[in-house]
Amino acid sequence: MKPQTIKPSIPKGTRDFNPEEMLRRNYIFDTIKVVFQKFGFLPIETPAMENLTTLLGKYGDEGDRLIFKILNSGEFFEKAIENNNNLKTSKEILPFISEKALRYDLTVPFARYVVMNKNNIAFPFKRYQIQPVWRADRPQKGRYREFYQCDVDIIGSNSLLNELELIQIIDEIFTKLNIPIVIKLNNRKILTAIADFIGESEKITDITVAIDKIEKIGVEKVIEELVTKGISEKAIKLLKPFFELASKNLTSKKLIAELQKILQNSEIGQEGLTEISTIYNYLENIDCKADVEFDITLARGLNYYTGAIFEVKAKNIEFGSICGGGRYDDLTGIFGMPDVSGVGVSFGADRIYDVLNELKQFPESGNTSTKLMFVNFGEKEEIFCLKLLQQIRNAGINSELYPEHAKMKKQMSYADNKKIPFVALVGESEMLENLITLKNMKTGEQKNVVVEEVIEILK
RNA sequence: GUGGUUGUAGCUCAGCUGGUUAGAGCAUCAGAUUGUGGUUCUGAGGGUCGUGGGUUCGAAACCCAUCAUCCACCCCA
Repeated sequence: MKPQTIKPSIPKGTRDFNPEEMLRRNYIFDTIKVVFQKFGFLPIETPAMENLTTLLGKYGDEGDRLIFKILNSGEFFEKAIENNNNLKTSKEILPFISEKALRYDLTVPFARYVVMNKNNIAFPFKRYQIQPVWRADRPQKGRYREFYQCDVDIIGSNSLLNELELIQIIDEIFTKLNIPIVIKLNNRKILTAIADFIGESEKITDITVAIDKIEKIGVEKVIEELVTKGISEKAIKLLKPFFELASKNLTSKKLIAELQKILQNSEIGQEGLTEISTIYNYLENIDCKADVEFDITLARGLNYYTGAIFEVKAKNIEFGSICGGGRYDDLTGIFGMPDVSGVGVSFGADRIYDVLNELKQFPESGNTSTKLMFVNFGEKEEIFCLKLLQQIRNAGINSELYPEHAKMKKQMSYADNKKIPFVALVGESEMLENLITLKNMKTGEQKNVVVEEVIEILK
């Protein structure tokens, strides 16, 4: 019988990363991590899977659909139909066959973590978390089914200084990564006020989702969409002044002033506007390179946001948002810990990678980590090299010895291929004189030196 | 979940309205060059043409199905 072979493949929307890609990814993660720590955030990790009940209902209907469910183990199917033989739809069967799921984001697991560990946490709690999340979405440009989020959140503090700090973190990270960005800022309270103002409080989600598209599809199409969602004509009429304000390109200050007039009778609206202007007042006292733009069309779909919302877009490039977040006043409430407010943002590492790639903004170096390779001339020589190699490694220089006594050409090609900048040749003559022939692979020049000099040159 | 695109060598692709042995570049390996890579020259290996069925004397090409892919919508990092 023929041994059966399977065509190797990986699931849709997932990727392998080769060493070159990993070095670049780590450059992103390291940059982000360093800034997080600089602002006093501490790392945590949570499991890849959560109880399904922890996740369901937190991301809206669409979100629920996109959660990867994990099948129960054992005879789950028999058990499920034993007691309920009238189960028909997958939605009905779901709770009987699945009770775990892959995490959809890092914020909800974080809320769960906070509640479970509330007695051991000193509030306000500043944590960061860099882990993959999974979404059963159709993959396309900039969209994967498995991708890394880098979350920073501060929970247990209502202060708007936290919002400011997040803006500073965003600014610093993208400055370090050399990506010009614009930070868009809005407040859910303002959106709520607008929905109230036009008399369609119930439809706030539909309204925000539609408004969010204004830049993409234009006012006309947005109105069309609102009509199909059942928003009254009267309401749409009332909504128009807001569209006009949005498309006028006013400065953030002016826009706040205009909205304060229109929404003067809305308590929640005034609250939101005060929050925005407080953040802008803070911003005047710090140095911020990114543009921070107040944009009333910014909505964000996740329905747990209650205050400030953020979104970051790279300039000069058509791409989805590379960072987003906001304030949530009651995410912990559902786990039995009410009235704890948190605010945070999430950096999409994979999208940042794609942006850096398209902008050709990855730093040159860091293609390889090896700085020096010893050519292997044979048994006697490789033993002789071991001591030198250890000495050089102990000096903190990444180095390796070619593990086979292969042809010179092969070994040199290996070094060249791996972009190793220096090669050490230690053969019979070098051994006699206790010298190393150090070759610079870029210039091709080579000289005879002692170990100490090698260390000095490569340091 | 809806609509469209593309599947040919490890990679990027060519292959005319169906015609005999399916090509190129890059990569790989070997040699020119036994202690010198990246340049050059010579040669070699590598393909069930995504899969299954159909039309035909004849299919990589046409038809149907299926799977995969990428893109757009929805939504989002």
